Amino acid sequence: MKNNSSFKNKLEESGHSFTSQRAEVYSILCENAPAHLTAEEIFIKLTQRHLKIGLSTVYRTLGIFTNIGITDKVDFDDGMSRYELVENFDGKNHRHHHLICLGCGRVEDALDDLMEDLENDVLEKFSFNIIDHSVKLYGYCAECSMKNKIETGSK
Amino acid sequence: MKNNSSFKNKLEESGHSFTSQRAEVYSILCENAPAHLTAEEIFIKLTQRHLKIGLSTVYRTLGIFTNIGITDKVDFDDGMSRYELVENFDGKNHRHHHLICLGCGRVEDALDDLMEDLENDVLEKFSFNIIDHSVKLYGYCAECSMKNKIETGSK
DNA sequence: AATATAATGAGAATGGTTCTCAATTAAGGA
DNA sequence: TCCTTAATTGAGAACCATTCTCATTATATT
Ligand SMILES: [Mn+2]
Ligand SMILES: [Mn+2]
Ligand SMILES: [Zn+2]
Ligand SMILES: [Zn+2]
Repeated sequence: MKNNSSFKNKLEESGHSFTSQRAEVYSILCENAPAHLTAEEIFIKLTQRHLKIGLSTVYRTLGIFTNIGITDKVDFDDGMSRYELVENFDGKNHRHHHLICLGCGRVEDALDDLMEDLENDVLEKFSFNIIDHSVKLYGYCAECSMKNKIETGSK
Repeated sequence: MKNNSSFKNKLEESGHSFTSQRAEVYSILCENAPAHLTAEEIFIKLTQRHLKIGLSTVYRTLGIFTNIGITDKVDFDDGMSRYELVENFDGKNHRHHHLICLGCGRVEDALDDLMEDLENDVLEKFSFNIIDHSVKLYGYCAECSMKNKIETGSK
């Protein structure tokens, strides 16, 4: 549990009660960070811990967490939404990027933004004011790139 | 119909037959470019044109189009996939970005990539070889930014 | 034209997510 | 602490975009 009292505060500030179910879901997220968990995966981890929380409650809780900025909902094109804790680093208000390997399916977080050029360009050309973004980079991780080279016998 | 023969070629090169249904779906996409259409929207436009094409066929066709690089499948978080023609501009092999307005919901295409800094950084730090990306920029369009200013009375 | 292969379409099935509603629990005041 | 009220929970039903099934039809090849 990273910072349970700020978690509780965020709930209460936004007009939600602090319940054992919400605390348990939060604790699963903390223990598994920086994993990207589905509602079902969280539900299973709770069950393994002999905590009887309904799947609807897991979904509802993750919805609330996402609304009040405790979690981010991410989508890696595999048919289900995934959730991860929002990092509360300094002035960071943009979501981090995701490197999605087309070989092994693994997903890595990339914490450097480096979107300034693009954002300035968009503001100039479209007068579009960017609030946040979702950046997914598809390619091959170091390990899969290596395998590809060996298999194709490229120089 | 932008370039019907290259469309036919792409189908045949990839081992698919050229059928009237596929030609019709392609033609709807061309006529509505650069819109981002759902399978259902395409189906409705076909029906309005008195073309009896099954919804399953529309889905299957869009799946094939996306596999062979005729269309891109995009997701604007509204519960359904959308499809748009791939621009066959010169050496462009990365998908374009999307500006999604949180006010009015409109989506604009941003054709400048400007992802070089980020891609170089990712290659250096992770040895991750980027093949393609998906970039969604959320914010307020010129019109909605204006409205927001007036409503909030900000300087 | 005949044959083999692929495509089509109507409807059923799928599956992640949301909804319903009766039972339970939390919150705040007395 | 007890009471009242409003919020939360959970089991299962409902939802709904998409995929699947399979008999029929169209296309490609000989
Ligand atoms: Mn992440
Ligand atoms: Mn687009
Ligand atoms: Zn990999
Ligand atoms: Zn707008």
